Amino acid sequence: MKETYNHTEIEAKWQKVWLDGKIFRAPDDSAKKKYYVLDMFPYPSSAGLHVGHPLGYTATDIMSRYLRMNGYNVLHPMGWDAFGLPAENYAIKTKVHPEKSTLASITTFTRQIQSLGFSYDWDREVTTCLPDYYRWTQWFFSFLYKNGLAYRRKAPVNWCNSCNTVLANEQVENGKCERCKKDVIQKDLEQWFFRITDFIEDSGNTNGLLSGLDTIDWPESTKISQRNWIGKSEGAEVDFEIEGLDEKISVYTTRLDTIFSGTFLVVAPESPLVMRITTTDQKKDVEEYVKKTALKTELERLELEKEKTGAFTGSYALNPATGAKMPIWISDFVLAGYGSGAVFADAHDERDFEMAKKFGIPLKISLRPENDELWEKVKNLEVCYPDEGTLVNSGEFDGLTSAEARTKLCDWLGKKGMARPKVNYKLRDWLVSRQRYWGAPIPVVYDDDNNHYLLPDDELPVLLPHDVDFIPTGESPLRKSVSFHNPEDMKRIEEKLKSSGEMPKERHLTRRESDTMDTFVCSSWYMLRFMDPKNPAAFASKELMKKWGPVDLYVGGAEHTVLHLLYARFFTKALHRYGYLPYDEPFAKLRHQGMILAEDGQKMSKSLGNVINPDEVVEKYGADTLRCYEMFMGPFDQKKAWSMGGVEGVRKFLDRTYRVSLKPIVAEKPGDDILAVLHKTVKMVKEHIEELRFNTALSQMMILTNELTKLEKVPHSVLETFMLILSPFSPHLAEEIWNGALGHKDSIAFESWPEYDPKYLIEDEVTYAVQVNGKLRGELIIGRDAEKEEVLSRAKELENVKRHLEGKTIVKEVFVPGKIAGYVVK
RNA sequence: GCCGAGGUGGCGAAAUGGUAGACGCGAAGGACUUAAAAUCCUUUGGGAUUACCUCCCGUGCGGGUUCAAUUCCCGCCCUCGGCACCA
Repeated sequence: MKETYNHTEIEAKWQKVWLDGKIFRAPDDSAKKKYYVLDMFPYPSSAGLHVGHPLGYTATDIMSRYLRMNGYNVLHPMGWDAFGLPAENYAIKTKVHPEKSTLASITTFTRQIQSLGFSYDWDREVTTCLPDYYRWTQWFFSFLYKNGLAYRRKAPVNWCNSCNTVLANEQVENGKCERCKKDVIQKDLEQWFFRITDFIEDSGNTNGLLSGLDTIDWPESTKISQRNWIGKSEGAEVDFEIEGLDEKISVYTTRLDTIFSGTFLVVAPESPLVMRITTTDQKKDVEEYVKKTALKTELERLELEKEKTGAFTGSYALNPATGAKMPIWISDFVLAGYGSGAVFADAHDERDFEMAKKFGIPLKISLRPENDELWEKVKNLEVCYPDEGTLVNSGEFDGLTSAEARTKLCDWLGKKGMARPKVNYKLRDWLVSRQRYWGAPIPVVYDDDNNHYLLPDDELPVLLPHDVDFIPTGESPLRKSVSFHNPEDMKRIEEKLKSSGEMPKERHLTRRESDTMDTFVCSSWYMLRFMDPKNPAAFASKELMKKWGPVDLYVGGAEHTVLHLLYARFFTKALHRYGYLPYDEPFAKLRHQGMILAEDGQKMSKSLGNVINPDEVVEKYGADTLRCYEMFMGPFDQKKAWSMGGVEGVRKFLDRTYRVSLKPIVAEKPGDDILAVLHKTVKMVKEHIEELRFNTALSQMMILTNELTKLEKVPHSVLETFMLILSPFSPHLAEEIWNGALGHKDSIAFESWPEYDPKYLIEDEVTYAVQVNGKLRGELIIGRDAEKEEVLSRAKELENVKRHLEGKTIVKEVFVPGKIAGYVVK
C-alpha cells in the first residue's frame, strides 16, 4: 500500500472490480432471505446530480451492504424517471429532441452515481421513456380501463396557461402550477381520470388508502398528510325543496345541529342547477356573476381576505326543519366539486355570516355558547359563533349539545325522508391526461363520431412519434403527427375493433388519443418492474413480485408525501384487488431524507450561485469522504447546511484511518482497553445503522480511529473488525485495507457482519456520579460489583461531598447501580 | 386559521429521567520543520475565584412533577415545512 491515501486511484480500482464482476447482482433464485431496498428514482435533469441525491443513496447503500453482510439477498436497483416537462421545455427552446437530451442526462447521472460506489444491481436498470417500459405503463391504463377504473369525463379542470396543459389537483400549489409557478385557471374539458376514490375505503380483502396507513411503517407526519389530503368527513345530506319547482337541492353538512338557524342556501356558480333555478328577473345578475367567476384564476378565488361576492337567483328553498323560506344565492366560496356544490348557510359559520352581512340576508341563532358575555354578542348578531354549543330556538331539540343534536336531528329528518348520514372526501379522481408530448401515449383511438376505443393489447406499445412540433398550442403536439396516424395502422386497428364487435360497422377511426399520461403514472409502478425488469410478457411476473415485494425500505424526499406515494399505493391496491399482487401496500417501511441547504443556509440554486457539485467533491476529497460526510452532517431526516470544513474533517478521519493501516499489523492478542472500545463500537454501529442514525455511528468509529492512532502496533483482528463495520460507509477504503494491509483475497462486501462480545463492554471499575440534592458534588471510582451500602458509605467520605453534607440531615439516599449515588439532605 | 417538524457552545450536533455539550468544524497554545503545509499533543459553554480546588448560571420563555428534567406535564414565544373558503 502507498504512503498516502490516494482516493482517486483506490476508488477507480474498486469501482471497476464491483461493476465488471457484477458482484451486487441480486439473483432471483437465491435461497437467502430477500430484502428490497429502494431509492426514489431520480428525474435525470440536465443539471446533473445534486448533493441531495447521494444523501438518500448513501443511506440505502449502507443498509444494502449491511444487510448483505447479515446474509440477505438484497435487491437494490436504480433507474430513471425519464418522462417529464423540463426535457420538453428544453426542446421547445433549443429544438433538441427530448429523447436526446434525456438520454444524455441519464449518461451523466449514471457516471456520477457510479463514481460514488453504490452497490446497485445495474442489470435491473429501468428507463420510463423507453418503449420496453412505457408499453407496460400503457398496459396499466388498459388494465384500469377494463376494470372501470379509467374513464373519460368532461369536468372543470385545472389548466396551466403557460405549460398549456391540464394538471391534477395534486399539482396545483396555492393556485399556481407546481412546475412553472404561473397562475392556474379552471376550464371545462373532457379528460381521462383514474378512479383513485374507489380505493379510499376497504373493499374485499384490499385495505383502503386510509386504513392501509395503519399497516405500514411510515413517518407519522407523512401518514397525517395523506389522511388530510384524502380529507374524510362524516356528516349528513339534507334535502331542500325548491318553492314552485319540482326539484330538490341536496346539501352536505357536518353541522346538522345548526339546521334551525339555516336562513339561506348558497350554490356554486358552476353548478348545473344554477340556470334551472334562476328566475327571469335575476337572470342578468346571475349570468354576469357566473361569467365573472369563470374568468378568475384559482389564486383570485382562493384569496381569503377578499369580501364575499354573489348573486341572488330569485328562487327560494324550504328549510326542512322549520319550513321557512330560504333565498337561494350563488357565490364562488362554495366549491362545485365538493359535496353537491351547495350549502345551507346560517349564522354559525364565518363565511355564511360574512355573506349575510354583506348582502343583508336575515340571520337566526340556534346555538348558545357557555360564556354569557359572548352569548350577548352572539344573540345580537355582533359576532359569529362557529363552535359547538347548546341548542336554542330549535323546538323540541332545545337544550341538547351540538353532538347529541346531530344524531337526533338526522334521525328526525331521516324519518321524513329528508336527510341521511353521509361521508364525504376531499380526494378527487386522478386526472391523468396531459396535452404534452414527452410522456407515454394513452392507448386509445377515436372514430368519426368521437367515440373512443381502448386499443387491443397486441397494439401496444403505442410508440411516441418523432415527427412532432413541440411548440405548445393547447392542443397536444401528437395531434398533428402524420406517422402517429399512419393509415395502415389505423386501418388494421379498425378491422380488429370491428371484428371483435366493439366498433359499429358504419364508423371509421379518425385519430389516436393525442394526450399523454401524467409522468406520475410511470412512477406509480416502477418498484414492481425492478423485480422483473426484462420480462417481455408482463409488467412483472407474479412469482417474482411475490418473491421480492413489497419494498422493505423506501427512502426519498418528503416532498412526495401526497403525489407519488399516494398514486403508487393506489396502483398497488388496484393490482391487489384483481389478483395480481399478494400485498396491497407497495412500501412497508418509508423514511425521508432531510434537505441539504447551501453553506449560507439557503436552498441551493443556480441563481444564488451556491450549488455544490458532487463531482468536484469526489475529485478533491473522494467518494468515501462525500458519503461519510453526508451521513455525518446530522440526523438523516433533518435539513442541514453544507460545510466544506465539515467535509475536510471527515476526510481527516479517513486519512487517519488509512494511516492506522500503515502501522505494523501484528497477530498478537489485543489489549483489553482497545477491545473495550472496539466492541462498544461494533455494538453501536449495528444499532445505529438499524435506526438510520448514521451520524452517531460515524462518531463512534472516529473514536475508535483516534484510539488506534495512539497504538504503536495494530492488532490484525482489531483492524479487520473495524474495516468490516466501516465498509458500508466507506466501501472503497475498507476494500483497499481489507485486501492490502489485511491481506484478504475476496471482497469485503460479502463477509459476515462481526458480532460484539458483551464481556468487553463490562468494565471492572465504574464511575459513580455522587449527587447531593441532585447536584453533582463528586465522583467515585469503584469496582463494578460494589454493593449499594459500600458505594453510599464511600461516596459520603469524598472531600467535597462531605462539605455539602455537613450540618445537614440525610433524609433519603439514591442509588442507581453503576451510575448514581445520591443524598437528599435538609 | 389548521396540521406537522424544530429551537442545546462561535458553528454542525450528542445525550430521551441519572456527570449537558460525545464526535466533528472553528479558535488559541505547544511539538516537529530553515519555514510553511501536513501530522501529533493540550485547551476551548458563560461567569466568579484563580487556591485550577470549588461555587454560581446555563438546553427558546414562564410554571409544574421529581432526590434529579434537554428528556415528562401545563401555558406561551419564535423558525421552517405542508394544507388551506372542503360547509
